[in-house]
Amino acid sequence: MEWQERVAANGCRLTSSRKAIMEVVQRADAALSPQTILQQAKKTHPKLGLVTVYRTLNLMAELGLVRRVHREDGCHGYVVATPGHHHVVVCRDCGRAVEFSGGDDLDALIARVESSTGYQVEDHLLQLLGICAKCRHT
Amino acid sequence: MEWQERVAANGCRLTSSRKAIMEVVQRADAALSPQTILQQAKKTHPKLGLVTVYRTLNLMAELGLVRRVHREDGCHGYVVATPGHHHVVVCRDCGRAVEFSGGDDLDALIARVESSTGYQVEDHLLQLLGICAKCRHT
DNA sequence: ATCCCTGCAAAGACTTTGCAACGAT
DNA sequence: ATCGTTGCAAAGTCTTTGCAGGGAT
Repeated sequence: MEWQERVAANGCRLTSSRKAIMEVVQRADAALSPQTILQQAKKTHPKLGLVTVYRTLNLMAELGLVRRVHREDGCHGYVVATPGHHHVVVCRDCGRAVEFSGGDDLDALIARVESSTGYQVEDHLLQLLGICAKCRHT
Repeated sequence: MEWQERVAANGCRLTSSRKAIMEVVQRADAALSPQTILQQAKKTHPKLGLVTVYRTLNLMAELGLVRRVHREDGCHGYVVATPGHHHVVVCRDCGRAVEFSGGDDLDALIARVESSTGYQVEDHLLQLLGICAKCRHT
């Protein structure tokens, strides 16, 4: 109920396509591919095209409402962004994703790398892959 | 002088194409794209094709001799793999890459995520982006 | 001589762009 | 009515596959 304000605040319009896409992304707890999002969103908005899914996801990613994650199969996955949490652990079985924060451990690691390599670290790409609790008990 | 043994040990052949490609990857301290590797390797092996570059890099990645890294421009970069070091920090200016080990910090972070999310973490994708010492002083 | 490897061309997967019609404001 | 947005088709990247000839062992 708040992403709509962010979109409007940027001079962008609230269209039914965008609503359908965001509903799917928000309902899912997994990192969905554009293709999957299209299929699900078509149920409520049959005329939707893949192109609009890409354009909407790019827009939402720019606004920080959605996070792009890397998937093993080469395409990207998208999950809603929780403020303050910037990394995800993705289940390789069912695709379910949970966000977590880097915390002190990551800060310490980055500080160590900076002093040992001489690099000034500006950004990081951290993503964990594993099996979620549900899939492990099957 | 040792990757050749690993290749041979796997029943693969030591061809001049592969030598040319590995020479380029080893000489470079940056994460090169397949296209760049092709251009450089063509200097010593003009008949080389992009397809062979991809096939060789995939082979070397499977053998653990080369590491695939993510680049901001969407394509993959390749660097020689240093045993025991599984992550890289890449300079967004010149592409120079340095490997580092996750160490205790990463272990601690993973343990924390496992206990807070219930996931069993099997693999991780960690890559830092920054500016290297040389580029910073320009 | 065997069998892997190479190179070309073609195909495939993911993503972006051009353009006219459409729809939110 | 304006101007962002959509959908289709086409194009653009990056990467893989098919196949016949070539090369390493």
